[in-house]
Amino acid sequence: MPASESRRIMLVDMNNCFVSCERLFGPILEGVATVVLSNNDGCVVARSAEAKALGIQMGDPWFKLEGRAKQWNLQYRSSNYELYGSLSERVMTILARYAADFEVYSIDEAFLSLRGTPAELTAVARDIRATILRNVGIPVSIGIAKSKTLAKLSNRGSKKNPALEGVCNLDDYTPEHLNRILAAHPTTDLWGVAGRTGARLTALNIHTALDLRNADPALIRKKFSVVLQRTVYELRGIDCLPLEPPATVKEQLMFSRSFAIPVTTRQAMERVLSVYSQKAAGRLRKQHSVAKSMSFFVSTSPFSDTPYESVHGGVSFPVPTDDPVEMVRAAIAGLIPQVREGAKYVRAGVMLAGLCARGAQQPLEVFVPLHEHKAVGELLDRVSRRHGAASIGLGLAGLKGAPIWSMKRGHLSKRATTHWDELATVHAR
DNA sequence: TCTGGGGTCCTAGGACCC
DNA sequence: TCTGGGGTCCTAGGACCC
Repeated sequence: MPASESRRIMLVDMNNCFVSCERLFGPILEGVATVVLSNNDGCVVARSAEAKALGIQMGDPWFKLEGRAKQWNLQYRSSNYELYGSLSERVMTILARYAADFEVYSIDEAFLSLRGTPAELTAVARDIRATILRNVGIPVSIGIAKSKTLAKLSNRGSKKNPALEGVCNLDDYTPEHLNRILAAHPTTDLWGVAGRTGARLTALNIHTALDLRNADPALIRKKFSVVLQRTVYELRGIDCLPLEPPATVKEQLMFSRSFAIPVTTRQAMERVLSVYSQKAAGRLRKQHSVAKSMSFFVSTSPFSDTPYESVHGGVSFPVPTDDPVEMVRAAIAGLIPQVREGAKYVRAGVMLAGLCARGAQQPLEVFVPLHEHKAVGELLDRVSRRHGAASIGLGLAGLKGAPIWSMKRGHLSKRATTHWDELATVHAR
């Protein structure tokens, strides 16, 4: 075994993920400036290279761009998470073949841990890239380095420098060259360092990734946290962040949405809370968990001229539960009295916390609330699986037809990989 | 008129216990 | 009215990520 063979972290990232997915089934978008919008068609969450070249930023509100879309020949799509999730799974399945030690980090990124010489690892990366492009049709970029933090930075390089053709291996650079690379990045380009930390670092005369790498780890820990101290070590090539095993179940869970139009009455808000609580409870049952506590909020727009208003509430359940009846009741009782009639609420959310496996601790029968026996949740799940999500719901959520405040998705593509009736059609000439 | 949603980790501080 | 120290657990809030 050559002495230069060692373990490296590889970060594989789907390029402009959501746009690439849209292009796969909408070839008309190929080569055209394209953005994908967040829920509610609110703001930009993915941009093609052409859209980036137009100066469109991540998070730009759509209403500010819409007027220029025609002039720019800018195409846009509502987000279609079912499609993206399905394509992501295909990519991850391929990646899993290359490394036993493998972490799906997000819908469009995965870390792999591999051994080999620099040349071998670069060759593997090229093979991964070609295979995913051929078998799924999505372009990916790959960064290789000694730690996750450096692999992230390396991945950035693979995107910024076209000559690298999508693969950047930091082992290909001399220490002097690596220093120049680190010096060229402000600290906020690093994974785990955002604006607030960046500003505090600047005050300590730490401006670039190189400055941070050379900073005293003990001082960084004292002034910031163990998290940033780890970043310092990671920049030095000391791998501090292990690859995480696949997530079993979530530790907390949220359902929250902005409304297409503001909700201004308590009566309408009751229906919102009822629907949202049932959605959250449904997700909880799907992962076979129960929740110890629940919290909820409604809020007005932080961008409006009128003062921002928000109302929060929460309960702890006497016995951890997944019962939608109990949750709907708790949310309505906890929040509706505080809701101000006439205020323009634009958003609401329900959070479930302290999740644990259902049945992990069987409560004494005497403490189980009465309706727990009725298994209402399971019944709701069964009916909606069979007849569609809108077919059943508790109380005010049971009305057929979407309420006017529900989410806006004006430019949704088809769910071409997961629904028979939305398959792509190929026209022969 | 119109600005996303869903997570994780860490820390500080309070409650409570012996 | 005085009155210890150390530990754990929980929660809220901050910061960050995609």
